[in-house]
Amino acid sequence: MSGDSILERCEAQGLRMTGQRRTIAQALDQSADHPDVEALHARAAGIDPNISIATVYRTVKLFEERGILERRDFGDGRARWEDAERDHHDHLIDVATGEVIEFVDREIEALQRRVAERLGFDLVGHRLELYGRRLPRKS
Amino acid sequence: MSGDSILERCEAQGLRMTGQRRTIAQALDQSADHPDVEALHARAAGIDPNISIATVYRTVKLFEERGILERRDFGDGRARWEDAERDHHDHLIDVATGEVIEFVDREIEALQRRVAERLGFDLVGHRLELYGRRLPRKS
DNA sequence: GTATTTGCAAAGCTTTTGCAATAGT
DNA sequence: ACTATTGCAAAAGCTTTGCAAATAC
Repeated sequence: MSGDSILERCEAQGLRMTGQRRTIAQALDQSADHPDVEALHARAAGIDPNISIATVYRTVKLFEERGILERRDFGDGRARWEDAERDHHDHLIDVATGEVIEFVDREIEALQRRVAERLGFDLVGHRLELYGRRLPRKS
Repeated sequence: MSGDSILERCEAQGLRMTGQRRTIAQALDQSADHPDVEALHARAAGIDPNISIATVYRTVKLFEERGILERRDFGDGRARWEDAERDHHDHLIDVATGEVIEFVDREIEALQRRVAERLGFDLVGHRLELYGRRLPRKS
């Protein structure tokens, strides 16, 4: 299941596959970043120019409810979307350029779980964003 | 400086202290949580009912620019505000109730810095939120 | 054939802003 | 007195939604 495309996961879930949903799924499958709805609409419109932005909003919401997409929010007032089946990772945002770098750190993940337990909670999710400034490459 | 009230920090910064700003500062000094603008406006209106919500928006923005307040965003589409001079902490959100618990973990903080450095960045800020479900109290 | 989905435009929500009136220093 | 700030209402930016027309199954 993890290697399936978004399109395949839609079909596996028995979603009614309209042309628009196919187009949006395809645009998402071709995306390796974290597009907002406007960017996703632009990419989808590159495949089928007749697609409406309202449909993109409705579709990402549907895909989120079905666990196909995950909503991200980097604090700039609009939601970003990414494939929920991609390996888990956190984000480092370059404050100078807005560039988003993905990373994973098993140690931080484990610590988060321990902190939650210490507070009497079972960890069901987390959000970690680092904001940094690029260091001069030494040498 | 750390022990100063928000009102005192406003004065120390030479801000023009209007009645409204005093009222909002006072409402903030009396708050130990993370109010959104609507809640803050309600608290300020309890002190001076003539205060407008536009002024609250302008004031929290001003206080943020002056380093007096910090903006938080817990993913529900509106900003929350808290005193920037309070000791640094992260947040754990109870997914069942929305309750927000503050915590600090020196080890996680240190690890974040190391992760950023490994990626070639100087860490200038971070956001960590844990989402959890309360465990049954044993016994 | 029927229920779901789409496109459009209107509306919802939080936040910002233009402008004349008000108030701080 | 002079300039910054306020209140109001209008507008902006992202997102949702009512409804008639179109489409998947």
